[in-house]
This record gives sequence, structure tokens and C-alpha cells, in this order.
Amino acid sequence: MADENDKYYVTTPIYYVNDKPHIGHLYTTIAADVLASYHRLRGEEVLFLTGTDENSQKNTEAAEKQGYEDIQAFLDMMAETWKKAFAEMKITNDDFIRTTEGRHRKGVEKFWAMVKETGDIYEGEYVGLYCTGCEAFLNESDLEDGKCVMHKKAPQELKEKNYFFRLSAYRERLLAYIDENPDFIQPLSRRNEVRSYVDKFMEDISISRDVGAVKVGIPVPGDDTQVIYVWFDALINYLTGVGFGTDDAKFDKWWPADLHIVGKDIIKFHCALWPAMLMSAGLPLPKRVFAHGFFTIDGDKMSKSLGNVIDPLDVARKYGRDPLRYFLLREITFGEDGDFSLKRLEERYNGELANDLGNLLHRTLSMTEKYLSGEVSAVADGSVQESWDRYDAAMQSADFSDALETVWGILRSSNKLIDDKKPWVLAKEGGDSELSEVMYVLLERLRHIAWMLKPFMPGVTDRMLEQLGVTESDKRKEYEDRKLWGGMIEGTSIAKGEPLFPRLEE
RNA sequence: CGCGGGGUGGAGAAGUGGCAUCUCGCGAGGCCCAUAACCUCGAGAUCCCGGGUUCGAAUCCCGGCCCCGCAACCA
Repeated sequence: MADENDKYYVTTPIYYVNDKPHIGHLYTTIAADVLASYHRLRGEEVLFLTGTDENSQKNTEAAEKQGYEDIQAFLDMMAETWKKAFAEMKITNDDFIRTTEGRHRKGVEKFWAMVKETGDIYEGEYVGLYCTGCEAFLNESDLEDGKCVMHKKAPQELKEKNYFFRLSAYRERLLAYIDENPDFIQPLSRRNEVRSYVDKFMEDISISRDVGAVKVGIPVPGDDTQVIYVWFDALINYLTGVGFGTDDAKFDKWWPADLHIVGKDIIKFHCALWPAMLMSAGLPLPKRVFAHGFFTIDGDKMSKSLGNVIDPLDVARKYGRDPLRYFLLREITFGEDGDFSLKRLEERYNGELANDLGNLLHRTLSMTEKYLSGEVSAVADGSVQESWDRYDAAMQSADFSDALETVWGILRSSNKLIDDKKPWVLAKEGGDSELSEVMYVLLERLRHIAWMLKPFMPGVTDRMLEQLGVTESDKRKEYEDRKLWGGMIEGTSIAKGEPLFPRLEE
């Protein structure tokens, strides 16, 4: 039985496959990837799950628009597109769940039965206003001039037999849970938002649809005329992705999830409906839900009509995968809204990656070659413990900006150190011992920097470690040991290579 | 009273009770190891406005003003 702290289960939302992934989808996925990598480096056993939400009318509409007779063929094709995109971005998800898979369906059926057993599913006639944009029935408060305020579109009046989930029965328990677990919903502003929703607006919801109306979906067990509502179905992926309904041992090992990363738009589903569903089924709740913000593109909202939707693969091909990953997490405070612009990306690339980081590595290695025959000198005093403490704290709370700021603090002070000590003068004037001390400190700091940046820029940091001549034994070390000062070993040959980040010119 | 984000030096941001911070840009200087990279100093902010709480407010409270996102695509 593994210690609780030795496992880390992180998820992204599952994505609709009505189109290929855009930069926003990658943003979410990259954030999860960075955390997954970080926890793997710590030596924890990690399960990073992502996937696709396929039982949705939106997908059906997209299939029809593209002339697909066979919806499943369309879904298969699109799911493949998503997998390929993630693979090209070197996303390290351990599994990829599709809600049209058998394992998911089995788990959903089991889950439905558990909730039904509790008595939280009841049959009713729904007469309501359904907005296809929201994929949800609307309340009076969602309407303005008879139209959905979100989608500015008149909802359809639907009258049908539906199954309902007794969501309102969980109001008090949800409020208590939110109050007793201050870290459950992050950032704080979202927690307040959800709390207010649960307290004032949350009502029972319909969790099935007439089978004729939607064409896709998992049939309600025991009632072929109804299929399970897409959200009720989709949320369960977090369980079925770790074996719920198909592999009990696996499920017991991984659930509850340590973290669900979601966009701010779906926070209510994840922080109200989902925990209530789990309470009803008698399952533990996820430990944390973190909602990130949205970003505009050059100040405008992302939209196809404006033609500013960015294909992350294009950006990655032009600037590199790692710089894109770095930029997304450095530029925008995680949890806040932000803006994405290629101009800013180029500025950060040149200013931070090429000048601060790349050039520091390069000049340090050059001096090591020039003054010390390309070999690491004897261990000299130094410490980066405080930086590690701050870095770890930031990573644990998904504060990527602060983690990176910490690293850049070391970079700047190292560039400064070179200027203060002037190794080229020491070399000329025979200050050998001081020279080797300075050079050791620089190389060793760079080793730490490489390890800190590893989750963010996995490819480039490998090259960095290689150039530094970091040994295999360092790579095999336990996380805590790797953080200790003195990992660079005297006499090791460095292997200066081409600059990591060639400057972007004009 | 539909929901949410925001207003901090020229630009972009951080900071949520205690000396207003960082990056870019600008000006001056230094260095010559390095990717025309690096370092230092400087100029530049009524922290949107008006009240209030407090020994102390960018930060908390009340009241305003303004900007942005929320049709479809859409994290």
C-alpha cells in the first residue's frame, strides 16, 4: 500500500472534439503536464489523465456539418487529432479517456446505479427552456428579454420526461465542505463564486435527455428512451479513467484525485454538481479543483470570426515547444485572466530565455572551457536552499509565475556575480582559487536551475544538463538529494554546445 | 439588482493592512567571459474618483466612474 503522499493523480477537463485543439486547450493541458512532471521528479507515482468528451450534441452537429454519416467515425478521427496534437507537444499524459469507450460506459452505468440506490434520482417531467449553447436548462435568472444571457439566443422550450438528480439535497453538505476545506476550490475568488451559487441558485438538475433528441450518449440503465446528460456522463471520466467499474484495485489506488484543473467556465460543474454526485455515490471527493482564467489574443477575445484563433502547434513549430510552454505559464498568473500575444512571446523569448538563461549558460561554459580546461572545479561554498523552498511552495500551490520568478532570481544574481568577480581578470592575474570557486558556484547554480525548470521545459533542460556535464548519477538521485548543494562533481567535463535559445532577430 | 475579470511610472504586469516591486522601453555609465548578450546608476506613479475604518490603506468597508469577457466557434 503506497503512502498517500507518494501518488499524484491530476486531470484536465475532457475536451469536446467538434474542432481541433486551440491555444486555450493546450494551456490547460500544459499546466497539468507541468504539475505531473514536477510530481514525477519528486519521485511520486503520477497518473495524469486527459481525454475527450464525445457524447455531446456539439460533436454531432460538427459531424453533420462536415458530412459524416457515421458519427463514431468522426469521433474516432477527431480523437486521433487530439491525441496527435498532445503527442506533438510532448504532453506526458498517462492515459487518454474517451467517453465513447466501453470502460467509461461501464463505469457510468455503475455510478448511475449507485446514485439511484441512494434515492437521489427521480423521474419527473421537465418543462423547461433548454439552451443548446449552454447544454443546459436555464433558470429565470439566466434570461434577459427571453434570451439566454450567455448565448443571446432564445432557448428551446422542451417538455419531456427526464430523470433528475437531487442536487439541492446536498446544499448544506456542500457549503460545509467548502467552508471546512479552504483549499478545495482555488483560487479564492472562485471559491466565493461557487459558494454563492450553491447557497443561492443551485437546484435539482435534469440528468437525462430523450434519446431521439440527442443521437449520442449513454442510455439510462433500464430505460432505453433516455440517454444520460452529457455533463453527468462527462464528470465521471475522472473515475472511469482510473478503473472505476472495470478495475477496482486500480481505482482504489488512485481515487480520489489530487487535482482537477479546469477552466473558469466549468467551475460550477466541478465544485458543486460533481462533489454532490460523489457524495451521493458515497465516494471520496477530489482534494482540489483549480480554475485557471481565460486569455484574450492581442487584447481581443479569441474567436473564429475575428480569425485570431491560434493553433498551438504552429506557434510551437516556429518558436519551439519549450518556449511556448514557458511563455504561457510565465506571462499569465495562473488563475487570472490574461492576454496572449506573439509580440510578448518574442520579448520574453529574447529577454528571458536567450539573454538571461541561454546566455548565462553559454558564457559560463565558455569561461569554464577557456580558464579551466572545460572541467568542473572543486566544490565551493554556496546554497540555493531558500530558492528551493520558495520554488517548491510555489509549485505545490500551482503558482507557476512565482516558481519561475524564483528561478530568474538565481539567474540574475548569477549574471551579477560574474560581473562582480570578473573571472577573466582572475584568470589573467592568477587568482586561481577564487576563479575556480566562482566557476563552481555558477555551474552548480545552473544545475539547480535546470532541475527547477525541468517540468516547464523538459526538452531544453535535458540539453542544458548535458552541456553542464551533469552525471547520470545526479539524474538518478532522490529529489531531496538532488536539491543539495554540491551536485557538480570535480573533474567532470562540460560539453558546451550551441546556444539553447538563439536570439530571434526581427 | 444576470455572471465574471480589471483600472498600479511610457507599455505590460506583481503586490490584498506596514519603506510601492518586477520586466520592457528611455537616459547615463561600466564590462569585454558571453547569443549586439551582462552589470550599475538615473528619470518616470495624485496605486481610477469620493467618502469611511485604522496608529497605518494600492490592499478592508460604502458610494461612484470607466474598460474588458459572456450570440455562434470557444479553455
